[in-house]
Amino acid sequence: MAKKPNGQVLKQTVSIDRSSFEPAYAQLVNILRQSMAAGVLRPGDQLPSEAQLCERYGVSSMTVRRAINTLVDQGIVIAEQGRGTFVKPIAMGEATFHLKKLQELLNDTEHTSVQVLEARIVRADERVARKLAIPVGQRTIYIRRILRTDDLPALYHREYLVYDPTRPIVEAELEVTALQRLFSGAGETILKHGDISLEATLVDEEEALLLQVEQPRAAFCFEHLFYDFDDKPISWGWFVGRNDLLRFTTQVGLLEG
Amino acid sequence: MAKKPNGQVLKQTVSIDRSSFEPAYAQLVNILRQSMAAGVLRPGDQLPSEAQLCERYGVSSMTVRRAINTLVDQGIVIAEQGRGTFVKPIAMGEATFHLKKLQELLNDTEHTSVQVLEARIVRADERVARKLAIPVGQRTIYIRRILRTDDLPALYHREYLVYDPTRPIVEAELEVTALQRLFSGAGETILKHGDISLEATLVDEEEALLLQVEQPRAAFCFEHLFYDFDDKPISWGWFVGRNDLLRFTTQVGLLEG
DNA sequence: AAGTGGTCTAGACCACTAT
DNA sequence: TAGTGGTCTAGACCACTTT
Repeated sequence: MAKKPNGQVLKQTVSIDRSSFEPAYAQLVNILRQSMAAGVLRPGDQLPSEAQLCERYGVSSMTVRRAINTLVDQGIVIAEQGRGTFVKPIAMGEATFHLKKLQELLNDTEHTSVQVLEARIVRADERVARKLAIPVGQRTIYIRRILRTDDLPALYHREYLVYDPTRPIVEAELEVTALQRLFSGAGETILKHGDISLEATLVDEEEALLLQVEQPRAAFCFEHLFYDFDDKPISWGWFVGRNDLLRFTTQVGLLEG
Repeated sequence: MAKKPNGQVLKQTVSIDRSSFEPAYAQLVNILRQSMAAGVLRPGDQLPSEAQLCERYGVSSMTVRRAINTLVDQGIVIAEQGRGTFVKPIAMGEATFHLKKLQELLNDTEHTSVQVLEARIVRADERVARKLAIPVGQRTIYIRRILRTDDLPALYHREYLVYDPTRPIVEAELEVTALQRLFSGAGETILKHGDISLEATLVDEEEALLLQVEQPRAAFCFEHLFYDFDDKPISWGWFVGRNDLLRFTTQVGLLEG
């Protein structure tokens, strides 16, 4: 495509294909994204107004608005009422790291296996009792699991579950698929919400042994606390992951479209 | 509010306030979220159809659709064409960690200060040259910064910038606000996109000294690589953060509304 | 006053799924 | 065939900002 000195000309050569399977609003999103990726629209520049976009691409205002809203949600433009819509500069602070990659690891049953090392009923000590909001000495289910990828131990998981004789979660939680369900959510109707935190820790002796690493060694540690629909904690646990097998990557700004 | 045995009755008692400052679609989002948080709608349940929602709340289909789309974007329901819209079970794999908290730390000028420890022109060694896609021996700007919160060293930053005499980024990058701009994006019009990765590492001797911690010690390490609009790398660097002053937390599932 | 984004309508038509 | 979600229109009205 010829790139004329005037950026407007470039944009006018692109139009919306009404016979495409791609909806009009999605096509408009891509057109605008590509204008930004190509440098036609630079950070700080004002986008054409909604009325201009309506006329130029022959779509209604609602369609334009949906496209603009999508860009706003994606964090690459900012709309200010009464002023206009502007391209945002990239900001490292908007980077997000997704646990989904960990989920994909778990679902790759070809290379990944889960082994339950231990599962028994233990009395809650002070620390467990505080986390699960139960009295000290109350029975809990303690489970230790190890997750291997290609027979290399990658994740070590310990979990305390509130023991409820009326709810037969014991058997379900001992299945090797329980971890997968925790991540993917398939079939879990007991849990309402959860808090998850991520920190960097040193592996202790036990963790070093199980993960087959030498001390001292840094590792990721995810702590999780899940609640039921009465907002009562029912599961507290943490994952320790080898830092060489676990790395989080993300991107900010405009990816190539 | 009286909670009748029939969940439908409960929902009908809530309606949309047309005089409110909150838009109708946002009110509908909250109504549906609260139905799920209260357990009226459980994971796996089907939401009322769009036509039913239109009639029950007296809004048009576009307004209902916007509300449903919002819930889909939030990841708490799933819409399947021809079948219906269903409440999703919570999934740990959908957890996301945001760097925004780090940005807020930087913007809190009351308690946070940035000091440039060193800034000089260095020749690229093999490692730097590979990352920045420049010849070995080419000039780069090397900057070391330390970020303190309440006078405690929290973040140690090292960065290599491609040296370009025609672009006076030198002075700009040496300002104490440069780090803030990197995170918030204010005024940065040179950068198009960036890759960021997060890992857990052990602090080395230099880092331990500057962060005032004892070895061995675990820390977060963010590596960043930013590109300009020609997709050429222009900034490579990494942050090492004290794990006790830096922790990422997030939530999955339904938060209280 | 003019221009901008923000919300909303009352339908229409289409694609898909279930029966 | 009936019911579901998905897209789209051609306006209207409002709130806000700038001139």
